[in-house]
Amino acid sequence: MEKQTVTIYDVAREAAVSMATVSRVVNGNPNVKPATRKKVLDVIERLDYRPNAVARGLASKKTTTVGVIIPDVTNAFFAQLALGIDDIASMYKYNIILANSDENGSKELQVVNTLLAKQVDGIVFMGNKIGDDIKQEFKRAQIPVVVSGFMGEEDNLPSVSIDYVAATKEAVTNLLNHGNQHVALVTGPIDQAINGKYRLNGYKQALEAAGIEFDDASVFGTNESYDAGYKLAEQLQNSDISAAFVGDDELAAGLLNGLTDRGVKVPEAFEIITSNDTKYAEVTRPKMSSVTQPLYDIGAVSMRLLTKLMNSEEVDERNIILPHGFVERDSAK
Amino acid sequence: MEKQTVTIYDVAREAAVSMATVSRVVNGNPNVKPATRKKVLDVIERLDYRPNAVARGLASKKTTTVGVIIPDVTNAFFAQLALGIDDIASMYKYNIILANSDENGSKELQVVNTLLAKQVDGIVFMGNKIGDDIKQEFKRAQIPVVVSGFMGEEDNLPSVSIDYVAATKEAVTNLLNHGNQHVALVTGPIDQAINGKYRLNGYKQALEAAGIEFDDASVFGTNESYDAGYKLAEQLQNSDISAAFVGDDELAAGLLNGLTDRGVKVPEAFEIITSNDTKYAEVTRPKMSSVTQPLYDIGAVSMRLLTKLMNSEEVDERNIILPHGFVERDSAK
DNA sequence: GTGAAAGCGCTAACAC
DNA sequence: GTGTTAGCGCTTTCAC
Repeated sequence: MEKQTVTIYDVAREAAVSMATVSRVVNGNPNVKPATRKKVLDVIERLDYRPNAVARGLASKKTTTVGVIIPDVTNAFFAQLALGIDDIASMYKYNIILANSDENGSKELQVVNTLLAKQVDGIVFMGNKIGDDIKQEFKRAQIPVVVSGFMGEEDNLPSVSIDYVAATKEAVTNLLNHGNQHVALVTGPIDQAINGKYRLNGYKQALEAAGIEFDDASVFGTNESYDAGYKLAEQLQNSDISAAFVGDDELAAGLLNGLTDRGVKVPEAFEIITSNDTKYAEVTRPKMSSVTQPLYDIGAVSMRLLTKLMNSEEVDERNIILPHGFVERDSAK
Repeated sequence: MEKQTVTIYDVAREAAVSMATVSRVVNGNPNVKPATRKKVLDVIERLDYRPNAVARGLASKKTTTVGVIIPDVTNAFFAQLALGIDDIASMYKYNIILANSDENGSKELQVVNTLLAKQVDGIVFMGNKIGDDIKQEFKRAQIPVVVSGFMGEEDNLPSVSIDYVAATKEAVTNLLNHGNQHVALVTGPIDQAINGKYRLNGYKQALEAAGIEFDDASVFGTNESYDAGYKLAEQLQNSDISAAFVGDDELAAGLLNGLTDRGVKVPEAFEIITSNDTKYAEVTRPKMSSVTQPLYDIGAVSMRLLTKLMNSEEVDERNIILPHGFVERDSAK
């Protein structure tokens, strides 16, 4: 049994028209007489013809495929972004090549390269510290890239995110207002801009506004996992810190449970505010107060922005900040 | 500034060899004299030539891309599978086109079609009830498909999963042994084979072995969400049911919290065993006892199986069952 | 409104 | 070992 692919040529022959005409009807080009169109459509139906997207991609230099570089699919934060991206992508008839980067520079570079080799029409990038080598590739490839879920850097790739500085400042101020003299900033790796730059900035601004001196020892860069949070509990228990703003929900859940298991009452003896309002914030007991981010929307807007860029449309704002909010629950007073 | 793509032809000219030779060195074909190879490699380096995967795909009829159809990226169960799939895929130099299906038949069909149009070399399918229309497409396309995370059906597509019948039977037996006379089966939609067929079967087998009559009213098919579980709590509280085996961790977390919030003590007054041992099982208080599944491995093995199939290698077992286990935590006695 | 023909960038016989 | 030459299946000028 041979795989007998029906090509555009077969359709043309059967319909007694040229390939060009078939191509026109397949692509919805209006310059076809209705009668001809119908004739072609009938043959397509009869032969069950399906256009080959690869051939089309080669001829047109457009693949209607975009690359999505994600640090970790299993992280609820990124998964939520990915959902928004995917929805809008399919709305605009794009497919997504999903590539896990492990937030690892060399893997990222490799992934970018294979994405470019596959001739994607654009890329949605999740992650900070976009290496120079990667920027180089982006430039060379001349395709649009939008950074999703992270604030744009000075080099100014288009981006969509919330204002992490402001969000952090508000949350920390909140904690400070509850009378906590020592508030920790607990995040993922501090060498990532979102942590070491934006969140740290917001944190410092809050302290300054409250007239409290910044102490390096109150900043904890972790590997952003449940276990890291759980382990951190001991360290915090044995310090004068009585509250923490945490950059990731799993991390916060770990910290919360670690504290609770060690007999530290939350929020009475220790307050926690987390960042992403994913399901984890509702599952823990007490439920966690959290900054809220329109995660799905960030993904969706990122993809929408990318479609405009791919289409060479005007965009008035390349660095989009979506509004954040706050839900008060039971992990803070 | 024009995007000046360097082609294999440019390399050939500069290196004073034929395209064929360039193609050979690019593809690691041994039939090239080392000196020639070096010469070509130098030119490739100098020109910074990058093969165009689309053109290659058209010429070779292989895209080194596989489609992955996933019901919901934001579900920890599927995300974990996806991680295993992606890791093995990149190990074997395949890229992944990730497509969300929402576990919705018509979306699935559409997604399968665009995947096939893109000439993927194979497909990993997550989901039950593979519609006849979809099976039709798979057959027609003549590409390998493996079902991941769900047990193969009689129609017998290759698959990788645990034995859901046995796992369910064990968990329910466990609950029965604790003296519960009325044990509920709480799952996602019952019209999905994994629920209505395998889990239900295991459930019935456990009841039968214990000499307890099956009661339809103890089976709850839900939409498999945290909220669905939370809402179900009321219903269960007002019944004679005192334990539940739950098919999804978020669902179980919802049920657990719903019960707790209504003053029902777990596990004293109500026992819960969940299914996937994702982070949710550890985050809740009490922590949840759970069937354990090697999720990452299921994904990884699925992809590995697919590579063999795509490579027309012999496979001795098309329906692979991976071992499951059980972790005892605090939601069951 | 439609067709002819030249590619798109590469692989894969086949010949030498 | 290396080169020649057809394609792969489609889009896209450019004529008519």
